[in-house]
Amino acid sequence: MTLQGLQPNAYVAAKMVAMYASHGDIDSALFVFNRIDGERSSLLYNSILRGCAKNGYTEKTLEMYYDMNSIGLRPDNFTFPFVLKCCAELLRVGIGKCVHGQSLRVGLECDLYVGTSLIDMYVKCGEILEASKLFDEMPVRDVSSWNALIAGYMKNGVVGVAEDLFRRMSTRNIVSWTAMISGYTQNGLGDRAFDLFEEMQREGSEVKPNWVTIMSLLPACAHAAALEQGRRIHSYASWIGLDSNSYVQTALVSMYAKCGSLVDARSCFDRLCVKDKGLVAWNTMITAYASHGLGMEAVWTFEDMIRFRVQPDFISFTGLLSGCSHSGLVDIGLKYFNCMNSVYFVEPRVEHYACVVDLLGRAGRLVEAKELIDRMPMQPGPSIWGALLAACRTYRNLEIGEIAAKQLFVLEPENSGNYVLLSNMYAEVGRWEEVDSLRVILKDQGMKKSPGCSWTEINGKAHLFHGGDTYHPQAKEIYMLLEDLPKKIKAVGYVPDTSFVLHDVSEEEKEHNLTTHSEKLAIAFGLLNTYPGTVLRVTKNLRICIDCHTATKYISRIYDREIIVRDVNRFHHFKDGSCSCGDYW
DNA sequence: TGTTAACATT
Repeated sequence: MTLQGLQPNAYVAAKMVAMYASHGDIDSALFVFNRIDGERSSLLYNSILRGCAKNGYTEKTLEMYYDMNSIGLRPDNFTFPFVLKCCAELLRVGIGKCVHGQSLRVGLECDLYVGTSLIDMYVKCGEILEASKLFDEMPVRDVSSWNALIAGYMKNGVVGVAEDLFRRMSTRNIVSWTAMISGYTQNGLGDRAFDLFEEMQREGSEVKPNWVTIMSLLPACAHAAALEQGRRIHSYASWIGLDSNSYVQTALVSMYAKCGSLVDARSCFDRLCVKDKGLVAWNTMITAYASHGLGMEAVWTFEDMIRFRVQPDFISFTGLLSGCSHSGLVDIGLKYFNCMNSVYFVEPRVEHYACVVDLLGRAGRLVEAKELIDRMPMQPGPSIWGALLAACRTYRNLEIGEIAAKQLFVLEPENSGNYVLLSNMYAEVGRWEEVDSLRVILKDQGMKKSPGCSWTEINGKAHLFHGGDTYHPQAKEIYMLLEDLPKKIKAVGYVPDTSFVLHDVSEEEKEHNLTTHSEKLAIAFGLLNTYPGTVLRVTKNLRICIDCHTATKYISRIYDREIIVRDVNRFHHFKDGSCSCGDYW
């Protein structure tokens, strides 16, 4: 239907605006709205506000709200929730407070919907105290009001108060449970999220988990690298009929990739039908390959995405370029970087420069990397200098390394890792005075290396290890295995690399330090507790150290095991004495 | 003649 020349009467116009707005066709709704002659009712404004607010036209919503006020129309109980939602989305608490004032003037502050929307607005703008005060003063509350406040406390990290509210509420619906579960996940309390999920199912009431509930649990699986747990959630999701939910399937791709199973990630990706394979799904798959060091697969996936006519964004390029850098695909990475703007219309951001610095740095092209930094159109941040410093450490280039380190000391003085790196570099060339002065800085500022820890999941239960700890019930067996290990792997060519140990101790002691690194403890535990041939999956909170990397290659050979280690940056697949990263990470 | 709460990709 063409709208040209149409001069609708008020009633027809209102119908049309409502129809277009409810279908998300805001441009047509606005077109009709703007052509209306004569008076516009609150109803009409409410329809258009609803459409704008629901479809992401947040600024427009506020604009229409001003319009409405300027022509003397009174906003009503339907108006405020739409407007407040937009204030929350834009984090414009100042405007939100004006709207709040307006609602007081028209005597609607006691309205249930307005009150709940106000709570939500304050919560999302970080003013939890204001939200809590409103909640206490509300004459009528419903389950949504409680839910808004609970989510608010969770978002602000006040888990205890959220729990208290949750236990005190008389009726809980699925949103209440999901708010708690996702709150736990967001606050790094994955275990409690799973416990609550189970409790919810035990209650066996009419509360049924939905796709949002599943989406709140999957990041907890991914974070803990809990593959078994993730599979359980996946089959549960299938059971409740979510196989065709593209959001859930995409989140599953990400979860499987982060839990180390690319095969499962890919099969979830392949199950998505063409129309559901949106930007997010493609980005997730590209990033998955990149983090596993499969640079060529990342490139192919990117090319598939282009063939399917999906427009890439800056995340696609972050994935693509980091994939190239993790695999040493220097020329391919540079090719994409150089044409991302001209061919794909994506402006390079600082994270893309960081990838390319990393790309050049890992290939030992340090001078080029430094030149690129000098030519950057934006301020180089810690990610840029950090990539350069790490490359200088690998290629033992003290001259450029000092430049990078000095920048980092200014940009992130609290990050002890930078001092340690530079100190290691000085130590290597015997410049002990500099080593000492850096050590003094570290001590004076009370900085500690964040303690390394690794964990592995056996039969659905996670086992956590810190370097050198003996708390695990099987510690004795683990240490017995590790005691023998150096001999065994030295026989097939292993040479301990102690150059990353900062402490001023004897070589023998350094070697012992190495044998009790957390990742080795976790691997030993895995070897002891799984059948021969089982794939071991270990997650580490820091980067895997070079000696553990070397040792794990030998372990994979002599024990004939595939070992997948997720470190803070990427995945390493060890098999038959070599690693998927090609020693390039 | 319609309104509120929980949500994934770097």
